[in-house]
Amino acid sequence: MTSTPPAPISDTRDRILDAAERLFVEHGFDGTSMRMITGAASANLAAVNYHFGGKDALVQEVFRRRLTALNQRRLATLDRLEAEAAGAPLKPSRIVEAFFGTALELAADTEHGGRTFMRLLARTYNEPNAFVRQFLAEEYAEVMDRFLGALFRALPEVPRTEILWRFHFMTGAMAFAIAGPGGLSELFEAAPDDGDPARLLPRLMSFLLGGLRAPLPDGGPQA
Amino acid sequence: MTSTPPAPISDTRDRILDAAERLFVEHGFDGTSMRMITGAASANLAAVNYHFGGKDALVQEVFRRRLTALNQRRLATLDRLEAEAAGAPLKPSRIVEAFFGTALELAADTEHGGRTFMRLLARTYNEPNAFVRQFLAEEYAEVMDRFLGALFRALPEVPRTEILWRFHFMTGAMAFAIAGPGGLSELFEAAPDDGDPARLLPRLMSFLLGGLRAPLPDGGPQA
DNA sequence: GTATGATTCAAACAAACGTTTGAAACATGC
DNA sequence: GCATGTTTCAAACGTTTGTTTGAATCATAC
Repeated sequence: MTSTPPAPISDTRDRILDAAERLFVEHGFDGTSMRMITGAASANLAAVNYHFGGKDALVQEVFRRRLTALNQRRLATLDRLEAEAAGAPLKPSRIVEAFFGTALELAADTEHGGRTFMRLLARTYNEPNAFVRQFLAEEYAEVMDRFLGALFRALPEVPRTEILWRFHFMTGAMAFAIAGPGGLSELFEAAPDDGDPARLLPRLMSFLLGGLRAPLPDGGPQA
Repeated sequence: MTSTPPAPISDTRDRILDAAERLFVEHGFDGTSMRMITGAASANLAAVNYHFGGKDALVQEVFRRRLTALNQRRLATLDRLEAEAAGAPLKPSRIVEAFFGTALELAADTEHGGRTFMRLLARTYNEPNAFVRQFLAEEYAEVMDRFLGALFRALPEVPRTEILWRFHFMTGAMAFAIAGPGGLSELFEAAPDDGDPARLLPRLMSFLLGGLRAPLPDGGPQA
């Protein structure tokens, strides 16, 4: 690990991934052609098929290279919290922060494309494309289990169904906030510090926790 | 309701709209071809161009025919609330209910395609497609002005920027909840009453209000 | 019945799509 | 020098895309 670049064998691969990431945010998967990607990456049209095997595989790799790291960071944070708690149940706010805060940190990184990727990821949550959803589901499975389990233990008096729903709501709020400027936020008159993802974290966090702690709805027509 | 068909002048138009609506939810705009649409609608391929002028115009019409009605219902509800209040500021919960409750009502209608449409609309909030966003922005402009203005008056002590953000968050939570099953919710182990939009309303509403009422975040690095 | 306008239809259009091909260019080890 | 394996390249592949065309069919009114 002393000298990093013994093997910049071919950066074509990375140029393609970066270009694809950016174009996918702008035009969607189906709206982005291989010619657009290879053109923006200054690569030959056949390069995508050579390096990745095809368009679908490229899409997966665009997610995999960043999503795996993000989810590992989330799990590591949760591990640390649980170790510190030494068996005691965690504070819900800590769990929420570990999950959503980590994502927002990545979204705040404008230097290395983290922001671009998180916008793509947020939009993809609602992507109809079947194989993308399948891939995301697998990629998220372990993280979901861990964090939901932690929330269940942290809020033993709250029905699990309600926790599931509220986690769902929280995810939506975050996704929408991150997809943010460029999304439907054009509807809202631009806030003064609109594009600043740093200020987003405390704002989103207090909203999420407020929602999570809200009184449970009436059972309605009790089943 | 004795005899339904006094004027089926041409139902091809409506069959196309219904088919397009359903297919757009399933495959997205770019992922849905005219041949898929006309095929599902049992219409000729040229019918879309004849009745609407083109694919883009069809997309707009799919939204227009239902979105206009939805937003008028929202405005009417707000009008009624403000008339009843007779000048006094409205309760924030009422405003939120008027906006999001109306949407959820439509999403609960599985008979006339309201649910399908709301899933489409929710997904489209994050649609990259430029002209669709432009169209939505225009369609929402008045409603946004009215509801945000009402919230500003209802919460005069809260900075408008915060209200804007929280409205943003609320919209995301709702959109995600409605796009719901079939979205990334595959990640969550299915809740017992997952697909039931009727129970969604109280759940979402208490979450939204909890988030709206949450204590404001610290000013952070005060600007 | 016949004329008029609206709607449907099969067929074709050029353009763009993802993918494949086989040769050229490159690097690396001997 | 040659040999080997990797990467790039221009060109073409067969499909599918949205749209257009001109004739056929339908409905309605006179």
